[in-house]
Amino acid sequence: MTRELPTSLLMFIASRAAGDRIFRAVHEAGFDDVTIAQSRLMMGIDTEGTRLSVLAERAQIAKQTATALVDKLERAGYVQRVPDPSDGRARLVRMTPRAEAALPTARAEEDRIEAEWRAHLGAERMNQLREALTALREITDPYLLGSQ
Amino acid sequence: MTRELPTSLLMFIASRAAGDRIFRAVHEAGFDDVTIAQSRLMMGIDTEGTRLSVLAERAQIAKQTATALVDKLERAGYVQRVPDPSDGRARLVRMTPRAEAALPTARAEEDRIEAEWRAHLGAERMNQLREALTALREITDPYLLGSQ
DNA sequence: CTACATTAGTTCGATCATGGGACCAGTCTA
DNA sequence: TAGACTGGTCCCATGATCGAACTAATGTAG
Repeated sequence: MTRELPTSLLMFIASRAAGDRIFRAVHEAGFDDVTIAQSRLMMGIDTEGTRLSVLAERAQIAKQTATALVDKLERAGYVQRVPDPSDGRARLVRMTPRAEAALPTARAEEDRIEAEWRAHLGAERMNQLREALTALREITDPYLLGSQ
Repeated sequence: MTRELPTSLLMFIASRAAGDRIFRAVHEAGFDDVTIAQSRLMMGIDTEGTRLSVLAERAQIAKQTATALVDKLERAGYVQRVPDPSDGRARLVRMTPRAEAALPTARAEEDRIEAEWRAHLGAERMNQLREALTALREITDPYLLGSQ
């Protein structure tokens, strides 16, 4: 008699599979010098640029870790640090054209996964799934929770 | 205009929140010398004991990584290696009483999360969610996929 | 306007996680 | 029995992670 798998573990399985695929697709497109931790950090960068401390908060890591990741991303030419005009202490982390060039690949793979899942579940169940997951963010997303 | 969050990311958010909570609960119960990677590995151990290579496969890590994790878990008294009677090369990784003592805490927190989610979504949507996630395993779970 | 507290970011140093490559000792097979 | 295969380990290099302490800029109370 096996214990039922927790819902969170079911989510982990699927999200990990998706993450791996996106990561592999980006690698195969030639951007093979980014790691998962680095790309997760990059996902938090807005188009105008984002402060390091905000990136750390979004990725749920310490500032020192974010510093180290940005260092490597900068050396690899994916991001650059520019002064923040509104605060002399701060700097904004911005994507370079190289990082922007990688985005379409990632998005395309995301879309492909999304389509496969929809095909497997059917439109109805897929919509219910997304709807339930979105509702769950209200009590699980630290970013949403922090800003309310 | 923001792009809709991918379904896999929605799953990541919730599963990460749950994982963090379970991890913290176990820590606060006194088992504060286990790391996340180590506990993920432990989750793959069956009651009779499990081979290291199987654990590595389940956790999707290399054998060397599993060796290192088991080393630490063994030193901390959570697991032990016993010879595998059916194969002289192999050894079985088994949980010690200490690890078993931590299980109820983890399960209790899991159940609590599960209950909170059910309360937030309602029974109907929660069931649909679990059902959809379970169906998705058919195309995303490397363990299921490998054994078919 | 000055002194003190706060904040953004960095550096140092320690520990854990991870996997490539090489290796040994059992096991299986032709 | 020889050679292929498999389970596991060791060595080693790299990445990720964070506590603690620090610098520089900003904000604030008096």
